[in-house]
Order: sequence, then structure tokens, then C-alpha cells
Amino acid sequence: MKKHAEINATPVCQVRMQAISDSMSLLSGKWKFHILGTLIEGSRLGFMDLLREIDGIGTKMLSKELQDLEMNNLISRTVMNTKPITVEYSITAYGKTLSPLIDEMAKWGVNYRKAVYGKNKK
Amino acid sequence: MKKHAEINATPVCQVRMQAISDSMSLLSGKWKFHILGTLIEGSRLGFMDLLREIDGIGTKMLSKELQDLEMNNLISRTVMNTKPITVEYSITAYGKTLSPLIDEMAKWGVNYRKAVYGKNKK
DNA sequence: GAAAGTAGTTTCCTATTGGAAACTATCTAA
DNA sequence: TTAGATAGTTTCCAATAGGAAACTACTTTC
Repeated sequence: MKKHAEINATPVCQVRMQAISDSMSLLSGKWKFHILGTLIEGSRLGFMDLLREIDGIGTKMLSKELQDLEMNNLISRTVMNTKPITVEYSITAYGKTLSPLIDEMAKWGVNYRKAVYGKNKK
Repeated sequence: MKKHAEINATPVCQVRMQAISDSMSLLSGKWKFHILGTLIEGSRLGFMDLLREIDGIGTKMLSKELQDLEMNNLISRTVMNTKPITVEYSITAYGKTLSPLIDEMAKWGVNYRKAVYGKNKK
């Protein structure tokens, strides 16, 4: 019946789909939400702090993801003038604009868990 | 200074991190948000409709992602009693609970694009 | 001078993701 | 009877993601 796209062909939907692709390209991967979430909760954390806070992550992935996030201006990296040298990672003002998205993500996940495992709970 | 996790060790943060992992495990991959978004906009679409609506997707990925989403009760698949046989995919009531998350994803992406490319626009 | 803390990088490996193309199978219309 | 529509599946391949372990490099403390 329908021989070509109709819904997503509308300008408003194309913008929407593009926007979703954009968001995903910045936030894809196993660890980015965890890193951002941790830095939103407790600002100014060192590399080893993050390694300890984020359960399961290794040095290679942490290093790589931090670089990605910094490149996109979502977090900032500051080398402190201390001995031994320490580094402080923190969320940027722009990174904080992700809070509603991260919150929605967490909220939906909590309800999902309730729906799947908690049918017996009130 | 800090020798073990403090922020994410709190129960509320552990639940939050778990929730984010849960959401991501259901929504990971290149196409799930696009499929869900399309089915929220235009309910009751056939396989070929979706193939046409979602730019770039192939039959293999569409088929696989639809199965994933159906398994998690986010969409429903109905074989219609027509000749030739047709199939209708639609979003479930539970799938619709993802709307706020998808909207946030789209909203953030739109603003991101403005921030990166549209500094000259009012 | 050895251990342990800072912050990573590098190498090697496996598993997952995703795409292109070919293929199955059924039905209808020309 | 051949083309084109329905709805997928299968195979083969390349690229990416991600983990473990070893390694660099510097400093402080024991």
C-alpha cells in the first residue's frame, strides 16, 4: 500500500531522528553514562577515584572514555600543581545539561526492574 | 586520599547505576531508538514500511531488533489474516513509557546541534 | 632501595555489532 | 509465466568494542 516513507519523511521527524543519532554518537558505549553520572554526583574526582567508583571499569576504557567526553566538552580535565601530580575530572556546565536525560534513563530502568521483578511489591 | 568508592557505594547510587545498565541493555544498538520512535509516531506498520521509514537499516538488523524489542514487550507483532500475509508492528503500552526518555534524547540532540553548528542563529 | 600511590599507555586477544548480498517462501496481478 | 509485493533468514565478512595484563614514569614514604 505504502511505497515510500511517510512518517519519518516529514521535516520534524527527520530532525528528531538526526538528533537521536547525534545524542547516541556522543553517549554510546558501556561506560559514558556511568562516568557522567558519577561526576554529576561527586564533582572533582581523580583518575583513581573514578576507577574505584565505577565498578568493573578498567584503566584502558576509563582513559579512552574520559578523552572522548573531554573532546565533546562534557567533562573537564585539570592537571593540579601537586606532587605527585594529580588530575581532577569534573562535569562541565554543558555536561550538566545531560542531567535530565540521565535521570530519565535511571528512572525508566528503576521502573523496568520493578515491572520485571517486583510484581509482588506494592 | 580516598582509597575506596564513596559516591557510588551509597545504596541510592548503586540502584541508579544498575538502572542505567538495565535501560542500556534493552536500548543498546544503532537502531532501537529509531524503531521505537517510528512506531510511536505511526502505529501499526509492516516490516517493509519500517524498512522504508528507517533510513539506512537493512533487513537483517530490522528483523533482529524487532525480535529483541518484542521479547522485551516494548513492541507487539501481529500476523494479519490477509493474503498475502502481512504483519503489523506496533508499540505496546509499556513501550510508550519510553516516550519521555526518547523525547529527552531527541531534545538534547537538537540542542547539541544548535550549540555546535548554530552559534550564529538567534 | 623497595613498596605503593599518582596517571595513564600499549599490546594482545576475543566477542559483538552491523552491513551486503543472496536466498526462501508465499501470493497476486499483468 | 514472469514480475513484484509480502516477510523475513542465512551466510560471509569487516570494523568496532572492550577486557586483562604488562608496562612507563614520576614521587613519596617506610
